[in-house]
Order: sequence, then C-alpha cells, then structure tokens
Amino acid sequence: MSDETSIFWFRQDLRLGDNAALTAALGSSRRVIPLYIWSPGEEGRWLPGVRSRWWLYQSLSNLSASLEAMGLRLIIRNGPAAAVLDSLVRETGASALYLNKRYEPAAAGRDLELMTGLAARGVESYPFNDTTLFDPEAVRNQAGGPFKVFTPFWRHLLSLDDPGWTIPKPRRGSGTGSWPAGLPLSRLDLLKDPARNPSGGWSPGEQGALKALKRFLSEPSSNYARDRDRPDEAGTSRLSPHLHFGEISPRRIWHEVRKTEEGSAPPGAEAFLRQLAWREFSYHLLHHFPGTAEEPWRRQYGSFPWRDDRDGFRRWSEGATGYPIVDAGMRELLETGWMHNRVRLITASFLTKHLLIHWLEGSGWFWSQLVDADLANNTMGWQWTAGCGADAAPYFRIFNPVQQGRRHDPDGGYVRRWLPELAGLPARYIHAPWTAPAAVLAESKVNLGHSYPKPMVDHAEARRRALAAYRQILSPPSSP
DNA sequence: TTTTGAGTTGTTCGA
DNA sequence: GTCGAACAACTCAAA
Repeated sequence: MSDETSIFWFRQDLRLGDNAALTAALGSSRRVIPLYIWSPGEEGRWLPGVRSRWWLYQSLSNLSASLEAMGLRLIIRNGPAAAVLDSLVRETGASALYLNKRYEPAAAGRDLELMTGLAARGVESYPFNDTTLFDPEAVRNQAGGPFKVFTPFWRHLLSLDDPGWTIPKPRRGSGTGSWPAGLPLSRLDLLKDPARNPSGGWSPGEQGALKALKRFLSEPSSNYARDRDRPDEAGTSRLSPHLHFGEISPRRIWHEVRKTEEGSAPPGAEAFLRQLAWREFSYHLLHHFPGTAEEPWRRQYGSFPWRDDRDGFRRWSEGATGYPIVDAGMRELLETGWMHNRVRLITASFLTKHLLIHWLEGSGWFWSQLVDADLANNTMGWQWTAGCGADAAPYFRIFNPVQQGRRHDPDGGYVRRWLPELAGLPARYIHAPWTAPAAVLAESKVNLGHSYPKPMVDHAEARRRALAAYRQILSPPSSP
C-alpha cells in the first residue's frame, strides 16, 4: 500500500459493497477521498428529471451516512467535473483517480478528455468496469463485432465465465483527520418540487436495494415468468432505480439469482436473468452505437413520416387518450414516477403507432418523469417499440390496447387503481368503456366525453394508418 | 465464402 | 372458442 492520496469519484455506483473501483482504491492507497460531483450540464440534453433528482438526493444522503460510519467523508462539489477534479488534486496532492466507467456517450467522452488532462498533470486514472456484467468491449461475436440481436447475445453471455463474484464491502477508513471542503447536499437543488416526489414506498440507497432484492427472491409463491406481465400484481422486481444509481451491482443480482436457482430453482429465475441481460444489451448497444439516444439505429427511419401533433402528445402524456390501459399507465407515471414494464410497451406503442408521434418525444417524456430514467434502457426500449432499434419488433406488431388490457389486467384492477373515474365499470367493459350500454355507463357514473374521454383515435383506423406509414419507408416507391 | 436457421413482449382473419 | 397462416423482408450469427 502506498502513501499516496487517491480520489474515488462516485457517479452511478452509489454503494460500498461490490464496488470494483472503490475496493481497488481503498486497497491501494493510504488516504482515499470519496467525491461526488454535481455537473448535470455535462450530460448533453439528458438532464435528470424531478424524480431522478429526488432519488439521487436520498441515495447520496444514505451513502454519505454509510461512509461516515466507516470513517470516510463524502465530499460533494458542483461545477464542471474537470475543474472540480483539478482543484481537488491541487488541494490534496492526490496522485490517482479511481472511477467506474460510464457508457452514456456524453459522460464517456467527458471522462476520456478529463483523464487525459489529469495524466498530463501526473495524475493516474484507474477506470473499472462495474456498471455492466461484462465490459462491452470484451463481448463480441465471432466476426469481432458487437451483437445486434438479443438471443445470440444472451446465449453468448451464458457461455462466458460468470462475472467475478461479489467484492466484499470495504471496512476500513482512511484515518486522516482533515477533509477538503465540500457542499452540504441541500445546496445541490435536488428537491425542487416536493409535490412531485415519487410515491410508492421506495427506499433509495444500498440497504434499500439489498432489501428489495431479498424480498423479490424470497416471494414464496412468485413466478416471475408468469407474473411479470401483470401490472395489477406486484410481480416485478422493482429494482430498476436501484440499478440505475448503482446501489446494487448487476453482478450481485446475477449471482444471488443463480445461487437461488441451484438451490430450489424458483420458476422464472432464468426469465429474470434474461431481463438483466436486456439491460446489459442496452448498455452495450449504447456504447457501440453512441448516436442512438438521438438518432434511429436503422437509418431509413430518418425519413419516417412522424406527425407533429402537440395536442395528441399532451393527451397521451396526461393520460387522456380514452384507452384505459394507456391512460392508467400514464397516470401511474405522472403520480409515482414509475410504470410497469408491460404498460411501458403499451403506452409507447400507442404514441408511436396509433398517434405516429416521434419516439424521441416519448423517450424525452419518460426521461423527465421516471424515477429510474436510464439512458441505455430508455433508448433501447423506445427504439425497439418504434421499430427502428436493434432487433426491433416487426413493424406490423401493433398493440391493440383493448386486447392488451384484457390479457394483462383481466379484472381491471390496474385501471381502477389509476383511473378512479372508471372504478364503477364492470370488468367486461373496463378496457373499452365506449362499448358499454348507456344504462351500465349511467349506473357506473361514467359520462363518456366528460368524466372520461372517448377514444381519441379509432384502433382499426390508426392501425391501418400506421401500417401504411411503415410500408412507405420500408419499400420506397420505385421511381417511374 | 456461402448457406442456413432464426429472430422478447402481436394482431387479424378465415376456417 | 381454437387454430394456423399471413403480415415482409432483412440481417444477423454461426456452421
């Protein structure tokens, strides 16, 4: 162990356990300065939204307390990362920077530049792969390129050695008395609008993340493969925000699930790992195709005839389309900052296919509202739904919002929860109120067009319009 | 190099 | 109600 001072830069790895770069820093230097930098302007147009900031505040507060307990202090600063690091190096004489790599293009580019600058001043940087199970550069097909189809990617992951097992939580503090100056967390302006705090019983932070995983794995009657598509039941892991902020590592989840799998083989363990692999796939894609957060992955979609429809977008975002399963999802998002995965698909499909509104408007809205907003996942999901992404759904797969509602929310419990104005409707009509007889509507206190809107588009008509639009770019008319 | 099999999450239609 | 086919063609990944 050297006498040198190192800086450990926390970013999307707000945890002490199984943290590759943090463990390396504590193992190699006598004095480690834990740092967090608030510099949202360096992330391009993807500034954290109100829910994301709320979570960040809670998570940093939690992390700070955990660090104190082991004799370390989290130094919080704001401003351009390069400038913050420069001055901290000057103040402390640090000679090394430890960090876990980020894969969002803006952040990755910024990091590279900043590490080069530090190297010129004699400060060595040690970037680790920690956010993903495997380093995207190391996962390649036989031709040496990145995978562009999920299933071969998944099979390849299963053929690899397991990612190194959990790195133990460091126990030791630095033992130095004086710490460089930092800002109190409250100065970061993360809690702007308390009225919009996410609800839903979240526990941000490392302990909360571990508890959530434990709960998920111990559900006695759980069958993830079956229940994950039921928004009316709590069948999903709800680990997404914890994963986004790195309060738990995908490595740890991978191992915990496999461990359980070997023991009692809960139904659905493999299905869950597949979802984790989708997250992995998203990160690898964003790394290899850095333009895809803004541009369609399939080039020909650049000329897709998206409609400019401000009013349509507003109705979608507010949950007033007249299709209950869509509106329930959008209200859940608005009220809690989270939406069930299946409903994300249905609402995204509705925006891009029924309304023909650009997927970027949708991804931007989700980004601004989600507590788990994650550039890799959000980008991949929207491009996949819109048909322009890697391994996307065929364009003729257009969700029928009524059928999807009936299949995945058969009793209407999900709709009733988020659309109380429809709560009185019998299950038979809950996903298509306009088909209910007048007497049923009256008895249920539903006044279509007033207490709840009529469908803003006719499904069959919208479907034909979408198919025509997609056909247009896939087989351009030959010139005469 | 060429060939071959395959591809998260669907819907509709007609028998 | 249930079933299979059509919806399109393309590109990927591996043999």
